[in-house]
Amino acid sequence: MATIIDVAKAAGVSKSTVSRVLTDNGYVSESSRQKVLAAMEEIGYIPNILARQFQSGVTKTIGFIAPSYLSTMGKFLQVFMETAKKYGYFVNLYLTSGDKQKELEALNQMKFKQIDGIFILTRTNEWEVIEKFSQYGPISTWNRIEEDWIYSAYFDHYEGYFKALNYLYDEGYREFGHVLGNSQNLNTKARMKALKEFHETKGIKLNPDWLIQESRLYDDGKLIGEKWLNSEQKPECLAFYSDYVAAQFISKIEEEGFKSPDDVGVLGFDNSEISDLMHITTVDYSIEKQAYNSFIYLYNQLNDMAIPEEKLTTKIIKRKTI
Amino acid sequence: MATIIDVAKAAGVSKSTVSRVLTDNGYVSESSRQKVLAAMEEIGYIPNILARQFQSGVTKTIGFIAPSYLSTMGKFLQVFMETAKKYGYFVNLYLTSGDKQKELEALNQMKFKQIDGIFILTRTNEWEVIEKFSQYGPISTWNRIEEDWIYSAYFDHYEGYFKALNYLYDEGYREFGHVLGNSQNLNTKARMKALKEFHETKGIKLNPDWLIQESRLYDDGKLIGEKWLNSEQKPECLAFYSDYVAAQFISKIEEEGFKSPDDVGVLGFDNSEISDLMHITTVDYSIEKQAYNSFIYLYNQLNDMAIPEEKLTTKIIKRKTI
DNA sequence: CTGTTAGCGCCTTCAT
DNA sequence: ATGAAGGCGCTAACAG
Repeated sequence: MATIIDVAKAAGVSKSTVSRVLTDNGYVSESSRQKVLAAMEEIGYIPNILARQFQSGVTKTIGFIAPSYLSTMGKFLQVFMETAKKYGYFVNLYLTSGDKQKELEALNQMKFKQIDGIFILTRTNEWEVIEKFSQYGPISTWNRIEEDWIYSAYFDHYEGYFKALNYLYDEGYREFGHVLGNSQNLNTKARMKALKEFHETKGIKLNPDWLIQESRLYDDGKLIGEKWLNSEQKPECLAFYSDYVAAQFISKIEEEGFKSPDDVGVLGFDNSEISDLMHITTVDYSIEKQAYNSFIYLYNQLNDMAIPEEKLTTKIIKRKTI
Repeated sequence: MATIIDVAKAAGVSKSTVSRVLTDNGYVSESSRQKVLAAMEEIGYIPNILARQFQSGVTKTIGFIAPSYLSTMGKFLQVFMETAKKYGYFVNLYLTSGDKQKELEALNQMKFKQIDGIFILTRTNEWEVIEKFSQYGPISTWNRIEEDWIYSAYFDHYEGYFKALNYLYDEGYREFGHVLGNSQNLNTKARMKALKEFHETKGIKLNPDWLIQESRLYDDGKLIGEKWLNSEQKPECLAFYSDYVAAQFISKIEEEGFKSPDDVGVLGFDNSEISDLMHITTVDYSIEKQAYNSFIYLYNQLNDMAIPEEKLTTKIIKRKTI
């Protein structure tokens, strides 16, 4: 493998000059530059990234932690990776299966300087545990959280959910069921606030039996489907916090011969691929932009930059389950 | 950041001794070892992976190339990554969006020693192009191919497809449609052979109009749905080479009020999550084991090992579309 | 503008 | 069994 020394010899200059043209740093005469460039071309020189990383102490890679490969994640990951590449970063994916230990191992990679920063799609450990790692590099997440040492791609779930419920109201629904995420999650709290105000404003009473706070079980949607099937008082419609859970719900009730929207209206959330495939009416809240922002934040931290973030928006995607 | 020198000082030995206990290589007296271990503990020493990688010229990471997020991929990726971690490897994911240039960039990472080996879920460039990169490290793929410089997680599609078609026959279907993948693909060729023999054996004539060779368009399934909708002579059932394409097909015909299996039987392939969600009858061909094998091959190549691969099996997963 | 030199942290001979 | 020394490829002062 050719090194800068080989290039230097071939070009008849010193290795520092070669390094200078490589990094575009410091003064190099045009003639030297040309000689070096020609020599690199001729020899087929390829810089050793390992040496560079070692020398600079920086890996130019970001860790991306997620519990598993969810369909929701596809779009997010794709944009995140594209943005990263555009700014010269690699992305390391860590699938934790919701295993705290695995998540910790991933976080440890930053301590070991294997990655420069971390993005957490959905955390598994408590924030207090994760916080310890922020001393080793920047962390950002998709969940909105209170802590200020961590960044969150902020989306106003309060406004989004309020809008969504009004849409359901306008479509004629009056008996609502709500399926929310983890109650500790700030997004969940914002949605909770929105739905309470919505029910008050419209003068519709809230059925506590159908105000579901999810844990983060894999097949929550199926469980909710069962609950619905066994329920005496079925709500007219259900608003989910995730397309994926909504899809599982529909899948479950279909097994027993029920259908949406005939038997129950279903509103998803994410506008992920699965919602398209299964014709689920859903809410688009610009996941792409959130992914972009999530990376940009990390990038800004790592490089002392201040690249502006994108403004997020919300949109109802009308399909067949409402 | 503490280095081995700091540890050496604290332990009152030389850095070579520290290195020896670190690598478990060479002779170290038990007393020295204990002193070193204690010193590392006390100082909170963390080995610098970057330095190690640089020194050894090896990154202990494998590139995983895929065109985009596919639901099929979830399970495969998860097992691949778990196996990798078990053997001390990291995995770098590259999503190419079916863009040849992007795939090349990923391949180039191996040239730049950024990764030690590469796995390609589904290639975008021609094999001849990809072949050039095998000089930089081992490559394996999910597609079976003829070239011997590349490994493929082998699954006998001939046998699997034959079995699947017989199942459809036993269920009473007589008019078949076949949706196959890229015709250059050896798996496709194997399936082609199987279906020809099947039709001959059973004395059923093959409708050339419903022998579909796919290119690799994103929404092929929807296109096939349209074709089916506009078709005069609709086949009784359709056997797909992928759950995902089958899902798109069903999604499309449902938009026009048709249903499976009432209007057309649908057999998927992969037993991926989407087939579960949409109740698609499908063929399981142990994707997990293929993922395991794919990594093990790379590992064996990289480390001159001969860890045995897992034997693959096939199974019909009966759900609702047949 | 360019060359010399000194590391970055670790592993690995080579003596002893 | 241990220490000294050299080197992996590159960057970044520091002198000219």
